[in-house]
Amino acid sequence: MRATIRDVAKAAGVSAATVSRALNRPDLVDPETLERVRKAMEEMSYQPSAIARGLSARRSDTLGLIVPGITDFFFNELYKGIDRASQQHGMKVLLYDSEHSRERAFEGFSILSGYQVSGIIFTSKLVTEDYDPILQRLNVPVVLTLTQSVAKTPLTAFRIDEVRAMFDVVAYLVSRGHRQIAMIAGKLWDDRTGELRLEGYREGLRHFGIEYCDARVEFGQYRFDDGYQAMQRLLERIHDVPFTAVCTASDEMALGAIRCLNDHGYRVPDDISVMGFDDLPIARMVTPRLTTVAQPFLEIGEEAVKWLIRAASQPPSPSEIGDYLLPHRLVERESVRSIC
Amino acid sequence: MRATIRDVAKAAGVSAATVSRALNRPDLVDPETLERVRKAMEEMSYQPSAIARGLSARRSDTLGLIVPGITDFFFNELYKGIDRASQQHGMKVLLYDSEHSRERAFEGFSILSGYQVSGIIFTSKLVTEDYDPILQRLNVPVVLTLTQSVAKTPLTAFRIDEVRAMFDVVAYLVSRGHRQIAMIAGKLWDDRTGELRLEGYREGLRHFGIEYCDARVEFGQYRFDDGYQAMQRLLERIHDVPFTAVCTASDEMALGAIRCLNDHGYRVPDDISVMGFDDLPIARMVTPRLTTVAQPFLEIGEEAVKWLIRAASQPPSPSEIGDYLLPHRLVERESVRSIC
DNA sequence: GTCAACAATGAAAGCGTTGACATCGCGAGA
DNA sequence: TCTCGCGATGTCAACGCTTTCATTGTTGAC
Repeated sequence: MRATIRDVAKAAGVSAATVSRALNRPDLVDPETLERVRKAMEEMSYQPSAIARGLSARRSDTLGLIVPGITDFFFNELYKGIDRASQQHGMKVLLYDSEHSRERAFEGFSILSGYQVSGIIFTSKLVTEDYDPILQRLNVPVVLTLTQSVAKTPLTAFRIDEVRAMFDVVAYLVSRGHRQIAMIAGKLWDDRTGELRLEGYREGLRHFGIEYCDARVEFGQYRFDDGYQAMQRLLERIHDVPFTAVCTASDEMALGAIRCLNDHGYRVPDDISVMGFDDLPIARMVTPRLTTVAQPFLEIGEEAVKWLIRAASQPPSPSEIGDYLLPHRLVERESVRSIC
Repeated sequence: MRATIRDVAKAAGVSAATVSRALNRPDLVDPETLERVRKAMEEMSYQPSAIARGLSARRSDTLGLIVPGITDFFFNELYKGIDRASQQHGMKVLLYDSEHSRERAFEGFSILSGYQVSGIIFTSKLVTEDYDPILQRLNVPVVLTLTQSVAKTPLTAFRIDEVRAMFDVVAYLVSRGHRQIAMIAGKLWDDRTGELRLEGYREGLRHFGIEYCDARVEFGQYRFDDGYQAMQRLLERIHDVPFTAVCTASDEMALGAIRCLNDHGYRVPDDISVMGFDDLPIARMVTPRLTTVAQPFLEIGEEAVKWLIRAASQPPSPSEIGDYLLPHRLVERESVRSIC
């Protein structure tokens, strides 16, 4: 059986409380005693029970992370930021995959709170009013990443300015001589991001005096196959509504689109330019390397954790709750060509 | 404040013990009482504290997962299998990223055991004798995935037959008319996989009467850039030691190799064929689609969890501990060409 | 009619920590 | 010399659950 705090206490000739203090508030214990306790812990290879600590202190040094799907390509990047920041604060991360289901997401909140997490990071799915009841009775801080909330409960979110980002994409494309720009937008029933990016696209067109045309827009659910199929639909009417460039709502869809283009004998970027969105690691590994907009996943993850930790120590004032927009960056690579 | 088991008990007019039983052994409580308790739980939106339960019952319905790096591309696939199986058994997963550091891996074991996990899945890194002390004093079952152990402590592992897999690659290449086959092998200080795959390569050559040649082998640490650089070195001496095909130890390196080939004016597969290893999701997204060997990540994850859960309920007999080899599969796509 | 067996429940003792409070010396100020 | 203050430590009651053991009624066999 594992050594408990009392075993250590006995071995060091002190009380359990002192051992506990040696662990958590070493400044409160006599250096000499501290040394003895430390040695005892060492010898018995004592490992405090995080569970017991969690119960007693009503905190678990654990953060909960709810993601819609582990296999979403952006997950790794976001997680890296979260993990890094958590570690710096001595916290662990409990992962919960909602599998793109709203019910499972709800469940995620209660399960995680059952684990006494100090905070919950919710990712990617739009938070709507039906989350309110759960959110309301939750007694841990929640922060959103890569998404936002339209629920009543005030929630803070870390994300990029989606509209602006897509506007920038259009601006970039225009600067490279493109005027006929198609879009493969994102659409998911519980996702707002797609609409926002589409809005940015429309704003971009408008700004440069290009007429918007429904036939140049197709939708997909962010994955490779969606990109492929959307491009196929676009291609079917390319003679009626021609385009020289396509911007997409995700790198993965961009890959699908490129694949489709290749399959139909088009070269990227020679015949048609393609832009990604996200700047996942793969973006630089494929041929042609993807020109895309980089989301600051790492920073978003880190900021989310920091906010949560701050919120756990002192409840944030209403003014601190809200949307924090982090800067995106357009990464120029090879999938877009200049046409003059 | 959250409702506790006692609150529910009071509301339902029973004792806490009965509520606990209603939760864990419903067969032991009168159907009528059960109903009352259930309603009370519902009304108070009671969520049992996993922490308290863990402390009391000395189990936490949590599995620990130690991975060398979140951003390793195979992680998502493996995790999917683990998560799926865990969920079926009502378990959560606590993730620990050892960041490719042996010390952090050690730490991972004790931290996770501090969380009273019911089992630990250790991934990808070779387990050597220096793990023995930690392993020995750990009181939870451990299972290895995508790696194996050379430590004294008997450990079970789920993986593929690496040697055989690479042998199959060579056999496939030979069947497509290739005789001059280079290899970009994997090398990491705490990894055995690389050697095993190299061995399979050599065995394959031998079997088909092809002379092995050191100059046709380069090493990399499995990532994209490693593949790129290794290929560059191979290319430097291609006139002395020509090759028509390259097999690699990871899809990511294959991608890097292809990129390098492209950058030097070679076409894949027209000029040179490239084989990947792993069959990650990206393998089918790139152009050319990667011919590769598929590791059964999902199954490996699932089997590992099942084994752990079995081990937690009853200690496995020595005969059940050992290496379980799951079948790999060669996936034919477009990166290898037949030469006649 | 008696008693054993059994199903349904309650009482209470932990599980391994923490944290509020009490205690004990000891040196300093009066 | 007495007391106050303070640093160092101990005591003990939680924390929210599970689990053992004891206590009820009931039921059925003799």
